[in-house]
Amino acid sequence: MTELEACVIALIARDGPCTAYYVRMSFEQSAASTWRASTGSIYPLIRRLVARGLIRSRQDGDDKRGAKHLSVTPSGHEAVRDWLLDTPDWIGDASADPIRTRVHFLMLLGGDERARAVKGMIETTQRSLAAINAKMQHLKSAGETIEWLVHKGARAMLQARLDWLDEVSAIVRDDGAGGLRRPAAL
Amino acid sequence: MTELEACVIALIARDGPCTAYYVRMSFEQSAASTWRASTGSIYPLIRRLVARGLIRSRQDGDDKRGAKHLSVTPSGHEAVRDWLLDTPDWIGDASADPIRTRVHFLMLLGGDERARAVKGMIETTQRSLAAINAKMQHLKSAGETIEWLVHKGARAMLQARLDWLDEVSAIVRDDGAGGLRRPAAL
DNA sequence: GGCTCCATGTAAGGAGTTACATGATTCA
DNA sequence: TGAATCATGTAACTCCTTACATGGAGCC
Repeated sequence: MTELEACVIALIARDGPCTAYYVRMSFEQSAASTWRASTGSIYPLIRRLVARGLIRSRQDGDDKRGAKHLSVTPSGHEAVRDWLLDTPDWIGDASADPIRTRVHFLMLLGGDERARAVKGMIETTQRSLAAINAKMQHLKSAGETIEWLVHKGARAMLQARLDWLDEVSAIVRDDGAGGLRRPAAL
Repeated sequence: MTELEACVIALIARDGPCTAYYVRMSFEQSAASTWRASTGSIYPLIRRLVARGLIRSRQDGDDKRGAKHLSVTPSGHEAVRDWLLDTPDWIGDASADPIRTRVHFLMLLGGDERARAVKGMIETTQRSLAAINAKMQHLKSAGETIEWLVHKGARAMLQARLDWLDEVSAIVRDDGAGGLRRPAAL
């Protein structure tokens, strides 16, 4: 089971019976999730989950739009439970970070451009931080404790990156005019 | 251009001329990169980059294994420069974190299991942290300043997650025996 | 009547994964 | 001589993305 599949079942279990449209919108609105959950991925995914007996799809007779209400089967509930309780090593690893990736190669730039690049990274991180702060304020006043907590986690990691970027800035500045260094390994 | 493509060109620019095998191994050894860079992805990718004129592939006549040495063309260098200097908003966003994803749904578990799940998350994060610390020690003594710095960034974010998980632990414990709560949105 | 939202889907294409397949070199 | 490492590649499969396509419901 992929992360996205597990996440969809869990969402239906939590907010349950709901439409595929609701699932899609939930992912789109969450600052804490990466998935766009585009129509082209969500509908086939739900079909897969129904085929595997993890969720059920009930057509509402009253709704002429053809809305299908999704709910979780007993096997689905068990799958969610397993997903939450199983903590394989890889989920503990540091997540992929496009900014961290770029820092590997900062030395390919000359001194001025290098400083500009780091400045851009700091600014875009600050913008994300501001956005998440606004969202948290909204979640707090709405009493969405868990969502607020999740966003707090995202914020903590952004803040850690921002602090680290300060150090990056200092270190790559000290390195002088920008010679091309070649470490032995990535 | 995808992140992986840009990253491969940048790696060849930094460490280059080198073989596709070297590129693959570099990704595999780096705790800071997510990509497995499997053979099935790296060789087609390099063919693409050659076709686009971003890298060059020179067969070494002496090597009977057919090793091809890759180097970056002027357009390739420019592409790397653009990639490093352009900082679109999305790179500043909080990265996908499978642990943060799971926290959204902790309330689906009963009190005991919930505590067990959080404990697992904390332990797997601690293991990652220990591994990255060992790696940093090695990088420091090898004088790999930049690699060390990158790993320090990864460590800072892991530490932030660990601190946050303590708070998660306290909050979900206080919530009692495990009623299923239904927030309005993910 | 027209705009926005709710709601479902398909089709083409891109990119990555796993597994398979091959062969040279190096070193114990 | 056998195992590990260097080195390249293909094939089948899975999944996600973008773009397209359709239609009802509610509101001004």
